[in-house]
Amino acid sequence: MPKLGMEPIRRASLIKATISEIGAAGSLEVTVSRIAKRAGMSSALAHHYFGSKEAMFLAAMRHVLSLYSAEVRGALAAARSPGERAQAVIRASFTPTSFRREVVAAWLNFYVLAQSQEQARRLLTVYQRRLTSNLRHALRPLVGARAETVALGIAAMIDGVYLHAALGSGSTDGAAAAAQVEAYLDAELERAK
Amino acid sequence: MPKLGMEPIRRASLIKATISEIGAAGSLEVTVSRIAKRAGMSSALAHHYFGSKEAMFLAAMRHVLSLYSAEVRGALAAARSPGERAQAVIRASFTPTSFRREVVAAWLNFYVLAQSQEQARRLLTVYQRRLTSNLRHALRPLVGARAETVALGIAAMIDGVYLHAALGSGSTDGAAAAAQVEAYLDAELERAK
Amino acid sequence: MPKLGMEPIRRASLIKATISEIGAAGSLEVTVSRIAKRAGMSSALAHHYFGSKEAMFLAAMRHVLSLYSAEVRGALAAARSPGERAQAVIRASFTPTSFRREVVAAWLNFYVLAQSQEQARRLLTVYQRRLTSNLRHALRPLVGARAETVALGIAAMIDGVYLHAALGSGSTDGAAAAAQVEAYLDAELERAK
Amino acid sequence: MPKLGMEPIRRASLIKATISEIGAAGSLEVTVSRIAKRAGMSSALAHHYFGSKEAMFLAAMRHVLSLYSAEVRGALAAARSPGERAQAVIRASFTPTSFRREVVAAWLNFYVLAQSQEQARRLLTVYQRRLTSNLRHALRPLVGARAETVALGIAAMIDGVYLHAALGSGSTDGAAAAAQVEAYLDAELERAK
DNA sequence: AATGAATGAGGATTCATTCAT
DNA sequence: GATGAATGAATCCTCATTCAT
Repeated sequence: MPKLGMEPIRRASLIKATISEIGAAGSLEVTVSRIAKRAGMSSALAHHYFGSKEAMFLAAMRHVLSLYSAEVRGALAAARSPGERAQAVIRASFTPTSFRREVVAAWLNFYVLAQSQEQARRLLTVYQRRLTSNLRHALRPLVGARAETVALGIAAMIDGVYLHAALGSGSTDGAAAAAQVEAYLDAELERAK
Repeated sequence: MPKLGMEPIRRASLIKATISEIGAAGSLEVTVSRIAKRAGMSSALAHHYFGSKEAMFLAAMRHVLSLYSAEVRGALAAARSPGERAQAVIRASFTPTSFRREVVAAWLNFYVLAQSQEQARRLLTVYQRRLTSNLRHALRPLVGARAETVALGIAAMIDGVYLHAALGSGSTDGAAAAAQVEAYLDAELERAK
Repeated sequence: MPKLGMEPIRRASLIKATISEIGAAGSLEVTVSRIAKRAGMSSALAHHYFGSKEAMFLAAMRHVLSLYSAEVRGALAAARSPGERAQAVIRASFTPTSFRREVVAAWLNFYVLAQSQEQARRLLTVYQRRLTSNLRHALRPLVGARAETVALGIAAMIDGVYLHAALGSGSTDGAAAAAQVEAYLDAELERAK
Repeated sequence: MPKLGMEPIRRASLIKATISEIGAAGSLEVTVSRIAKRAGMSSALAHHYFGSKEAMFLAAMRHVLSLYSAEVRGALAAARSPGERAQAVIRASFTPTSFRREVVAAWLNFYVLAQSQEQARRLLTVYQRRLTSNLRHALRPLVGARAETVALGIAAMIDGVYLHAALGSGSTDGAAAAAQVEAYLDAELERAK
């Protein structure tokens, strides 16, 4: 029963299913058929909407990245001081929106995808640049010349915590993860005092 | 021109080729044929020696991990103080042995492999535990109760830097990478003084 | 030129081709590709419909066995006396439906398949039980307590004649084959008189 | 430690191993490597002795067939009357020499081999001819003109019992099997009286 | 819009067989 | 005599993708 305006719904279902499948498989070796089945449609239709498996992966990446960006933007908007801004970026990174087993696994795989897919690499690079930029701006008034180094360090630690979460079999505790990164931030702030 | 005692030679060639091939492809989707060809033999022989592609991947992982372990062990042996020990672990992580484009790419893919391969997960878990343990012991006399948090933070940052290096198109500058992580160590040490 | 509702047609083609191919090769070492080609399709499609070579073999077995069963059922329905019933079972076994070079060869191979395939073994066991049961019921009023032995003997002889037919290079003459088995039946009936 | 005069020992080991492997696998799809390993040598040596897998199969067949022939010859030599001679052939067929699970399974597979291997077919044909001939000669004085039919019937039943034994999961009881076939013989003798 | 039908391309794995030692 | 080394050729099976309906 084909309906009008199904396209956005179908696409969203497919994107969600893509992330779930990648998360479940723990790798990009998921078939279009499985994704389509999870999304409740035929693989032919999935191709109709996205053209290729690659395009589906990219769309899923964009989705994950944009959710994360929105989270960060929201947190930054509520921050009232440089210190809060830095904290906001860190905490937004470990919100259940992104810091969920499934998404973490997908995230890791997107890094892998970026190894061979120029567009994926670009997407990830943009996200990283934005993240570091946000951190740098927040840190400048706090640690001065060390801002660059600290921003890069925090960015690296965030991704490292994701990596470890992907490996860990324990629950992904966002608060603990955030605290872990904030420890670095605190150390630098303390030192700068 | 068959010779005797080829097994260790062939296995070593295959392991090296596996790492190179994964590094070049940026993913685990490399064929046994390609690996074998790069190692100068038929895919049948590769199977003869390893039994399966999976086993080859695992052997390659073990190789990378053991090279890294040796590097760390060596660096620790030369350290004369807790501070030097912590520094040794960090610097050993960014030695050209492990911190080379090819190996970094393989490393990332081993994390992916660990998502679906129990043995790979175990291997990686062991490596992480050892790394954190080394850091904790070195840090305890320096930062006391904060040792656990700082050890985990540094471990995460090390892997995060690897992740970023895997993405980066620039050269993988080990010294800069190590300095990046040492910045966190220094901040904590300063604070603890 | 894809059409709808091809599945039953394709499956039937494949089953037929499987039997032919096994018959022609005289062994189960036939490739899915050859079977598929004979059935006029790609091997991928064959896998699509049956999932595996094993499943195709099993389906072919079921087909042969069910054709045979139908033949026996039909013959039994027309029989008017115990004697005719016993005769019916024997003659139905050598009708061109089953007693054709190709099918005889496949039959033999299904016995081999049953050595390593539990489901195949079950299929064959069921067929044998049914055959013996039919014979026993028909024989009871005729030879009394000897019914069991005679039923088993006739069943064995039927399969033995098949085996010899599989070997023979001569034509498979159903009437002669049936007569051969009926000789035993007659001897027992004569004796029981 | 190569020794002189090893050839016949090696060959015998290989033949025995071939039969065992075929019996264990329930099919001809056994590898030369497995056979060689069971015989305690390398597959290369197996090839050295037999030249090919096919030749090994043939040798195994000849071995089985000649053991059986010897058994029949021995039994016939001890028989004192036509009746005893017919009985001897039947009983010799179900002696543990041939009527063992392993050998029965191999036997069945030799019939399959005969479908595609001219030499195997010839071997089996010769054995059948000899068997029928023995039976015919023994039966002539007992059932006159019916000798041909009865001989063929008994021969078929013998092979049929083997076939059923190959399928059966129960123990292969030689005495019961022989009795089964003798039932037919008895019926014909009774009738001829 | 939606899907069943269909396939080409490819990949892991197995194996009989050969050969140098 | 004996074997480890080595491979070409197969074979099953999977999958992204296309197409007619």
